[in-house]
Amino acid sequence: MTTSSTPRERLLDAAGELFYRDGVNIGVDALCKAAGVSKKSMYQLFRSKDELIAESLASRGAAYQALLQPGPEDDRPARDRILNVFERQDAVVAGGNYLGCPYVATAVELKNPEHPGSVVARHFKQQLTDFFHRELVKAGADDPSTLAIQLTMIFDGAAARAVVRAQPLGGIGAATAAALLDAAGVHAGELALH
Amino acid sequence: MTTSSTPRERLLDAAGELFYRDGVNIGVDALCKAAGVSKKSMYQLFRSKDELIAESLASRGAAYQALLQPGPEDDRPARDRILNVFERQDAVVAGGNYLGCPYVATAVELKNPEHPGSVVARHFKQQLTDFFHRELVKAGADDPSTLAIQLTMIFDGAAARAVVRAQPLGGIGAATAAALLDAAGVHAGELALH
DNA sequence: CCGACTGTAAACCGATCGGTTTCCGAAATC
DNA sequence: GATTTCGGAAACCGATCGGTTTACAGTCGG
Repeated sequence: MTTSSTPRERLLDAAGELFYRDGVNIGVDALCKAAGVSKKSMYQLFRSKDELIAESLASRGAAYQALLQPGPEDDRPARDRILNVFERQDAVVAGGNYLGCPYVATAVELKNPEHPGSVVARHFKQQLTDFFHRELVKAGADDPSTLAIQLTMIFDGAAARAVVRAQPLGGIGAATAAALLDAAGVHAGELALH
Repeated sequence: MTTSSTPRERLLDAAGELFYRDGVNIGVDALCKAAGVSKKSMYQLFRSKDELIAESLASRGAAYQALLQPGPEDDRPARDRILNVFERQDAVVAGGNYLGCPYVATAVELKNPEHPGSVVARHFKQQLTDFFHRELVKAGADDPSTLAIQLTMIFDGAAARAVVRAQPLGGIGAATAAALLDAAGVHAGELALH
């Protein structure tokens, strides 16, 4: 099915997709079959299934970030850049087959916060919070640290809602984020106060 | 281990605990062993493991509700009753061994929104939103429907954060809910405008 | 042409999966 | 006291689990 170049890439691709679609309990056999890689190769490329879980999560970090966060070429105001994350999330959910934020879903399934996959999830969730924080600082927010955490919570809350309801979000995430930003004084049309 | 009266109750208790602690992929053998019930009995009390998942979730609904939502004997203002949910969540997380909202976690693990367990999860998540909605109507909020959904999202976002970070929440949920309520005009010390 | 290396296919390991079945002791019914 | 019902213990089913091993095909540099 997957036909990238190296066995390692094929494995990481298949793992990223199947661990998300079927959960981390999917078998190594099915995984290797989907990747077109023998189990022997898998186990000399990765120490264990647990390590593959973590590495596949990490390998998707950049793509997932690019999917949700506006790049530096987007020169809209910080507030718009923040709200854009929720609009993108909305679009991903509306695109169908949404099964939650891969990082949160994996952490929830693994149960063990010390599992290498949980560590990676924690790291990449922090990156979203960091993005919010940078933008909030640009916007001159009073308490960017708290606000960044709150925005991340709204993001994950929206993701949870999408999973539980199995329906599009209808802009509720962006609306909630906007309300919170308004309450914090990060208003529309407001430029950073340099 | 569990020593309630009937095999059915023992099964539902053990299932509620083990499905939460270890995930829905825990084996039926381990489940029955923990409940002190034979598999034969289990399979004549429940059609399948999937049905047991759903029924165990549903059987814990009332207790979970009582754990998080203030009862009718609590005559504080609606705003306080709403914020109290987040304070209780905070306490549950701080109590340790928190693995997320059982309904969201189960829905995330099941992947399939038509699974009987997912249907139950959807139903009980709606009950929390309904609680918020009732209180918001009492408080005279302008748009109780939207606000109730937003509060539920904050709740689930806080739960996700607790799982991913594996740390206490430190009041961030209640603070976010309070900010949102303030922004919506549901202020502290404000009584319902009858 | 040879050996070293890479990678797949597949057998194999003990354990466990969801689910069914058999057996048998304890208790309740008549 | 005989019988029926309940329910636990455990064997059993084919399938799959994570992980290891053997065997073999292709592809290099020498």
